Amino acid sequence: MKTYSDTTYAILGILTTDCRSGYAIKQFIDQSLHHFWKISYGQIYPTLKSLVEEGLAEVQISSTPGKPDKNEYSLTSKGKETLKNWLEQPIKQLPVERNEILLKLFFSRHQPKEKTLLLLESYKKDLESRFQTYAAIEQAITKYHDTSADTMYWLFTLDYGKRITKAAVEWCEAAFDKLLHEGV
Amino acid sequence: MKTYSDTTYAILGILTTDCRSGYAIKQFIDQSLHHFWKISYGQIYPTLKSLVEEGLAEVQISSTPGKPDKNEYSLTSKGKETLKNWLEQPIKQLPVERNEILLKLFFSRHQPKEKTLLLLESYKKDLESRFQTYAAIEQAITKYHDTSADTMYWLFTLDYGKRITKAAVEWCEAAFDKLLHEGV
DNA sequence: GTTACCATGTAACTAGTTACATGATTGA
DNA sequence: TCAATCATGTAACTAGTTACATGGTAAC
Repeated sequence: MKTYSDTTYAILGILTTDCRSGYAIKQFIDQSLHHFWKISYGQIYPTLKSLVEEGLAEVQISSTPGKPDKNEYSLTSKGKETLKNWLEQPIKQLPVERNEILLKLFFSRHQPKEKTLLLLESYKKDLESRFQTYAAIEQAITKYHDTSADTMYWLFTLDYGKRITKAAVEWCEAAFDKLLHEGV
Repeated sequence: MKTYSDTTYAILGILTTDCRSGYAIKQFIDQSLHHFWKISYGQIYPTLKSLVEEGLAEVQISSTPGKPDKNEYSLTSKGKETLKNWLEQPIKQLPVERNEILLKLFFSRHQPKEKTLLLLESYKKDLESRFQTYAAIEQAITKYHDTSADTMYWLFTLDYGKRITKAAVEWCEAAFDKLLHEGV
């Protein structure tokens, strides 16, 4: 079976919701996948076009009077098949996430400790504010949505974000202390 | 001050060690930065060329009899300055790491729970083997290197990897349980 | 003579962002 | 009339990988 980029599968997945236009897809991503996936218009529109060429989706122009025309996409059975097939495959390999803070830290012997401490502190602040964002979204979901199956999967992704962020904060603190006390 | 890509700074950083050729840089990355940074030859050689053009490094051809010639690069004072300046800047913004497993999970209501459970299990296995790798490297370092300042920074990056991986494993377990018990 | 390692490099390709261009509708 | 929102799209650019091409040396 032919394989596509993960972004293609993401769009395939979104087309199972009632987001059917490029514009709506972008909104969906910005609202719901924002913490682990981003796509720009510059990629969405060309991808939608290629989905049609590949026979994974069909397009239909919908004109609502008083609103701009839009291209509404919907999955073909081949598209649904492709999505399901991708869902059950284990991931190709654990990604090596490029990490800017680790890269800086790795070479930080070339700068005074105080500067490295400031770097860590600033990073920690960013992480903490990210954690708060996740917690707030989680709150909002559990409050306003019922605990349906759909919601559960959504919450999984937020829980992941929270756990990873928390671990990173703890690492920051540990590294900070070590730097302070080591070799003074 | 002009800015460069993180990969450029990575190479700048490596040139402060005694890795001076493209080949040696690749080896260094594969051995020491491997868990949070990867670069291919296809990027190293062009980057080295541009470092020289930008006045950040100088190149010198070294011929050792009985060995192939190599291009040895060394940082100029401008190069050192650029590296130090980058080191002290806080990171631009927390990266949104694209996460394939979360993407799949987000759309997993479209497949039977058993398949999602298998997916999580396979992911967890990968994470656990990664954790072991980190722990082994950590062991090797603390055993054979003294606890000099250089080593400390290296250990920070490994500690980060271990903490994040551990948190991810725990998330896997929690999600697995939730999936099993929720709405049976 | 063949395998492993040392060493450099490019061309084609994939993925993705940013900036730009266009234009309609709605509401203040 | 002006800003916000809805809506689609492309061109230029950046970053990066993969596959290929080349060739020397060392050890078995």
